[in-house]
Amino acid sequence: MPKVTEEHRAARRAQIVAAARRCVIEQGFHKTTMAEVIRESGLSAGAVYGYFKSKEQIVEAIAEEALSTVDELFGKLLASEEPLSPLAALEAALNHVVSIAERPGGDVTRVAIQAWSEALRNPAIMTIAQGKYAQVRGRFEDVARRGQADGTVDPSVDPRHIAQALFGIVPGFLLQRLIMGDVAPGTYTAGLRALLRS
Amino acid sequence: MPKVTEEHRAARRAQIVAAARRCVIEQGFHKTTMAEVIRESGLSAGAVYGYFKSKEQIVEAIAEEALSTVDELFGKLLASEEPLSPLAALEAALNHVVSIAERPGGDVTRVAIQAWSEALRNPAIMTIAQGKYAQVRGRFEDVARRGQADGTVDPSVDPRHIAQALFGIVPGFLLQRLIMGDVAPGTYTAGLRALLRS
Amino acid sequence: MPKVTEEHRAARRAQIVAAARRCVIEQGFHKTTMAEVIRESGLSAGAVYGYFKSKEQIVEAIAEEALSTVDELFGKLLASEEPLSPLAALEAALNHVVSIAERPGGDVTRVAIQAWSEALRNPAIMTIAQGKYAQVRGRFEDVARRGQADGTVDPSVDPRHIAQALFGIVPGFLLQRLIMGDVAPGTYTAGLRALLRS
Amino acid sequence: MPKVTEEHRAARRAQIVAAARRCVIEQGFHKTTMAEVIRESGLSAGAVYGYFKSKEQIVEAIAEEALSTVDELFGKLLASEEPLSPLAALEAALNHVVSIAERPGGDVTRVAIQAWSEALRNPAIMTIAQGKYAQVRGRFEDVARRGQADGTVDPSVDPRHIAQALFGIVPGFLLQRLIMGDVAPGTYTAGLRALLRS
DNA sequence: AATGAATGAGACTTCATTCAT
DNA sequence: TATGAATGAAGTCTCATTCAT
Repeated sequence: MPKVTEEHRAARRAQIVAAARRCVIEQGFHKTTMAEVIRESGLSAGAVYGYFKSKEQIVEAIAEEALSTVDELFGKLLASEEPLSPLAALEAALNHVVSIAERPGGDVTRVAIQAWSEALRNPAIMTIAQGKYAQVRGRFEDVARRGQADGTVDPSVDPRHIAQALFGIVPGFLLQRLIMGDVAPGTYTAGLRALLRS
Repeated sequence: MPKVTEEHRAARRAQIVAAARRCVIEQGFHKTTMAEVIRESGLSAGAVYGYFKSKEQIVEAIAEEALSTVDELFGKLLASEEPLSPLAALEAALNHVVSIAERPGGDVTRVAIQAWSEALRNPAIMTIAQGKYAQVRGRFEDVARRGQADGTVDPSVDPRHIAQALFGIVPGFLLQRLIMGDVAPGTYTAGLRALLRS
Repeated sequence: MPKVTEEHRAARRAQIVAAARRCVIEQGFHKTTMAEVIRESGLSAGAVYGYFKSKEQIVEAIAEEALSTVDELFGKLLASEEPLSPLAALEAALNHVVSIAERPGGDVTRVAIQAWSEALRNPAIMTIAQGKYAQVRGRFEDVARRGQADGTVDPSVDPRHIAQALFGIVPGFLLQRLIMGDVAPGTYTAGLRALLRS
Repeated sequence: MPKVTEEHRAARRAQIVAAARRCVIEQGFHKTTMAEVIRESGLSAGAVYGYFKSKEQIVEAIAEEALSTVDELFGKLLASEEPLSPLAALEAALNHVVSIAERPGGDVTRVAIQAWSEALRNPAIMTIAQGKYAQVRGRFEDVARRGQADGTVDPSVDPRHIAQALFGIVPGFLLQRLIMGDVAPGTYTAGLRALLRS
């Protein structure tokens, strides 16, 4: 008995989150009203509040969803057993950004930016962001360590710092993509590589 | 019409902007209420509205202020006539981020993040961001070109792409500084350099 | 969507309009505050704004209501098939003014005066007034034409001008009733008739 | 010494009233702000408040000015010693309405309408209106009496009622002129006369 | 369980008036 | 006496949330 109900609940939640995501992508967390989410979801106010206790919970769900898109990245990357150079991992990450941005359902990277600023005043989102980003950086650290083992990366540098640098390239790409609209993974990494050729 | 007025007006505006900045750093653009800005500024509601037509104008003023901190960077850098390598310019930029973050009056980098997400739905802020970032990237492009002339940077790569990559490293640093709290300019650029050794 | 809703909505609107009318009769459109209308209506602010988008819409509803009292006049008059002389129609109109002024719910003629002055700067109310008054004058024109056919009215005069004159006697009655407080339909028409006896 | 000052004061008051009248004609008493009156008058806030204690006093001055235009009417009429029939007096009154409406400085009849509705809630304006209108009706009463003496007016009717009727024709003309925009003194009185032919 | 009308605290803004200069 | 920046009470309206049906 609970199985059906359980799926039903999950489907309803997804429906609400999808509606809210569409609103947030266009208007941001704060300009999105519950009335809009309710209308967009096709449910009633009471129903929505049956699945989420408050607007804040919906916001957190959306923020988590957006920040969780990084989870998928290394799932794909580490599936192949080939050796993965740091710059290859980075390029994969940038391609991943473009790929999720172009998914149907709306550009989730716009939500990610919102989550960054929201994290500054919402501890729940801050915690989610820290967890997700610690995890991705951990993956990049693995990649860096492998590169150091291979001899392709300077072994004298703390791999955690290499991971910070690698991970830190992604937000700037994402941001320029949304604000300037003129970046692409291939040329971006090319520009980066040009710097390193000394 | 007295002479006082011009300076006085500027001082009052600064007073209001400073009050609003303090509020926005703590609570974000949307959770900051005019009542708080008014109280924090020490003025009356009417006085504040005498200097800014609406809350939105104050928000824009603060966003512009935060986005304009990039202006100071190359002013300093280009003052010295020494050749400036791209990575040196980048390191200067990261140091600049830390320096403005630690200024009295509050960490303006927290406002910059807000400005990013606000730009997505506020055309005025979008325009400011685009203008400022186009300008900084132009400076980084000059640096890249100089490097190419020096032979320290791969001349076959479009300097605009190099500028994108250079500029794009800064937001990730700023973000990690605020969210993870564990990055520093020196180790960050070290991590980056480590990627290049082959 | 329940059946209740439609009637319920109408009843609520009427409740709000009645509350607002009471306020406007005492204080005028502009001195009436939404807080008073809300309190007087017994509803909450949100409820009131659920039925009317703005104070201006409430004002327009009240103005329309007041200007629409003329609608009832000829409904009654023309029901009877007796020939209706212009002066009889006028006397009926004046009696109608007194009758609506004394209705429970407040003297709507006070609202009508407000509507006149409001029409000068509110195009919506101007349009309503023009429509209503054009209609009443049309009725008076019919009466004038009948009189001309009967031979009781000078046939050489444009019936539209006769209608203007007939209709134009009413505002002055209404105004004197409210400002001077010393007019009555019977003596008023007697005074008028005395002029015409030459 | 006081003479110059006295004239100066009067000139200043006139300047303020003229400015306020322009505003009120366009926007009505309540939508006219003191800031607008101040700007339009070319004086400073402090100066304006040196001549009028409050906005309400300015409103009253303008209302009085508008209601006082009736004073001029019988000044002219009674200057000529010719016998003045009631309908001739009326036609003179309607012409007077048109004449003051077309004066430079703005259509004061628009202010008169405002004064009517304002009188309903402002005792000061009510008193002014009652005084002025009692006076005009007194003049019309004189005319009626003369007519009765001449035998041109039915002597069995109370001349006060004749005066009410005569005076009461003017507001409807003024109103139709402003709202419908299609009346003229000549055709209006023609329409009125047509009613009398039996 | 679902509905959606109702709630009411609180947001932003205006504007008549004052008073230090 | 004149100025006009400053005041702050009060106005209109929104919107997250609840609860009777």
